[in-house]
Amino acid sequence: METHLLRTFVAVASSGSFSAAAADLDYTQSAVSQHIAALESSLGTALLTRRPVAPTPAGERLLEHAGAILLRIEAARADVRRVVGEPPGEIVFATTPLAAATRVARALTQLRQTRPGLAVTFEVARRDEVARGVASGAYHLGLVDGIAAPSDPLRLPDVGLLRTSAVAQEGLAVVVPADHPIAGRKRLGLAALVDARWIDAPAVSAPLDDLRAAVETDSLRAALGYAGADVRTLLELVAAGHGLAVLPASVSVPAGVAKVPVGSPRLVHRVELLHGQLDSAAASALAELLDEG
Amino acid sequence: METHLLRTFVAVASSGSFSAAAADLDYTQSAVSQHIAALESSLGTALLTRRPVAPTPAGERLLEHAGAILLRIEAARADVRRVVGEPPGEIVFATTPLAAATRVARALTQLRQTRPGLAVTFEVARRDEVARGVASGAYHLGLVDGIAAPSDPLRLPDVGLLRTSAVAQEGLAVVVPADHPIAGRKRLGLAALVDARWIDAPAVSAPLDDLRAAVETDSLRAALGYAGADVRTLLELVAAGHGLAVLPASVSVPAGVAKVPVGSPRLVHRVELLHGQLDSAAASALAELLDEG
DNA sequence: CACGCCGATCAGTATTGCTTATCAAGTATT
DNA sequence: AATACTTGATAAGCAATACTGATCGGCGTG
Repeated sequence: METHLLRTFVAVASSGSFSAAAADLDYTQSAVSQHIAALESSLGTALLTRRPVAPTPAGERLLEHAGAILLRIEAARADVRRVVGEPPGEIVFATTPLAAATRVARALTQLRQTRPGLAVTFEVARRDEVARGVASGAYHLGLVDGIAAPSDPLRLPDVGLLRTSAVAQEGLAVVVPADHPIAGRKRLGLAALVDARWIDAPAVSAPLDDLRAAVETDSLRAALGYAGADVRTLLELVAAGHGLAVLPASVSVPAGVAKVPVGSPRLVHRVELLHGQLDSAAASALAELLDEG
Repeated sequence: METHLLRTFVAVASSGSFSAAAADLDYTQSAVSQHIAALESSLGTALLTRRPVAPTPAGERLLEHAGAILLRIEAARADVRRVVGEPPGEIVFATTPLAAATRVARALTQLRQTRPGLAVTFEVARRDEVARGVASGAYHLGLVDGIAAPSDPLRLPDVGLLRTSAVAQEGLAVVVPADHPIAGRKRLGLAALVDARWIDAPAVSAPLDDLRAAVETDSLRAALGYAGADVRTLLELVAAGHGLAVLPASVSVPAGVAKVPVGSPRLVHRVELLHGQLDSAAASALAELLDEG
């Protein structure tokens, strides 16, 4: 299974068309057709149906692996480049929405004082995008947040050989409308809320799936999905009674919303710093500042 | 980076010789030389020193990725085969030493009753070998044991897309010579034993590294390493005063050795069942039996 | 010191991989 | 319903490549 075959396979599968994939990859349609034929004969099975073009069951399985393999190859390239290449003149890093905020701001002002000339840019992206970007060398550093047991690492998409270090950790809180029966409680167990209506906001809060795994029940029902990344919006949805959400305990909530710390299960909201090999003194410096901040 | 280049790169790096790698892979020495040259020019850096042949720093980095990439490709092949191929007439599974024992025996007798004709073989191997074997399709099922926090999965070598399920879980105990000061204690914290002498027996007990991570200290010193897989031998080493070891709480200990349950940190010894796509009814049946047992 | 072993390099050949051209089948248009 | 267009498969030809075999130079070893 040569990598260029895999590459065209994912291109075809994701575009749903041989010709489109050919255009993407700067091949002729004929070449793409031959690539797929080669893959299929090498594996001894059909991977795609034609008209319409869609993965067969075997193709689905391969697809799951193919992306990861290609990503890992990118990561390897990037890793080697880091050992060899010139240290970059600019630092680019990425964070998930909840990981950024004050910590980043503080680190950046410190960095500005110690290294006034340095160019820094940062982007906000989803968790897996941050991990992928750092692995492939697109970002020098990444900051991701998520929910896990106190002494365990976050579960990141399998991306290979990233170094991580915990940067901050705090408890969780359930946010509820101010007039909700549990609004005044000092502390509560998530298990008591399995029958509540939840807002699934994976970009901002904990993905509901993570919570389900932690509570060991299947019964957390999402009443509403929110794909955005803005905490204020989420809190307004909560205030309006669309459902409950879990956030880090330190979020400040507006009037109309109450915050109740989660006592059990023992879970924390953790921010982790991601990097490959650190390539430049500047990147290490920033990493250190983020680590302390 | 084509996969055959990576393949010869790891072959050369692991054999320390271009010619030997060529013989391994059924190439001429010339071809191997050209492969390495191609890789190096594609990455723009030397990957190996010659005479002696050894990885450069960049080569080391690549090597770490290359093995994982090739393994993942094998895993992809195996996964596709499972969707397509004939269900196997024989089941082969692997377990780590501590995962096997009674659970396996019980499941096998049950299986014998329900499916008398079925051929089953199993092997005992190290944790990473089991994981690799299951991923690459060499084994249909795997049983691995290890130490983790109560609700968290074992940390397995990155092998891609294996399904796991917890099969059994129990507390830990420190085994000490019967005349050791703590021998009578009902329960103890590992932190109290950071200065003790330990036996590092990764095949049988928890690898010392895992414990260090859990206790969050660097100070667990190994007085002796034991690479074998036999629990009895390990217990005799303990009895003879060569050091302490951590084992699952249920191990039965001979005279001369005392067993003290570990109270903190909260850790468990867990056995997990590993499989890819289950390919045959027989394999699923065995998986189910192991899962219950 | 000389021999042997190892890796690099060169030239030749066989294979592979890509393109162009053509075809068959399905889809959209009128 | 008939026609034109789009899409993927296939065949033939050509160019790039990947491998082999032979040779050379250098380093370590007896």
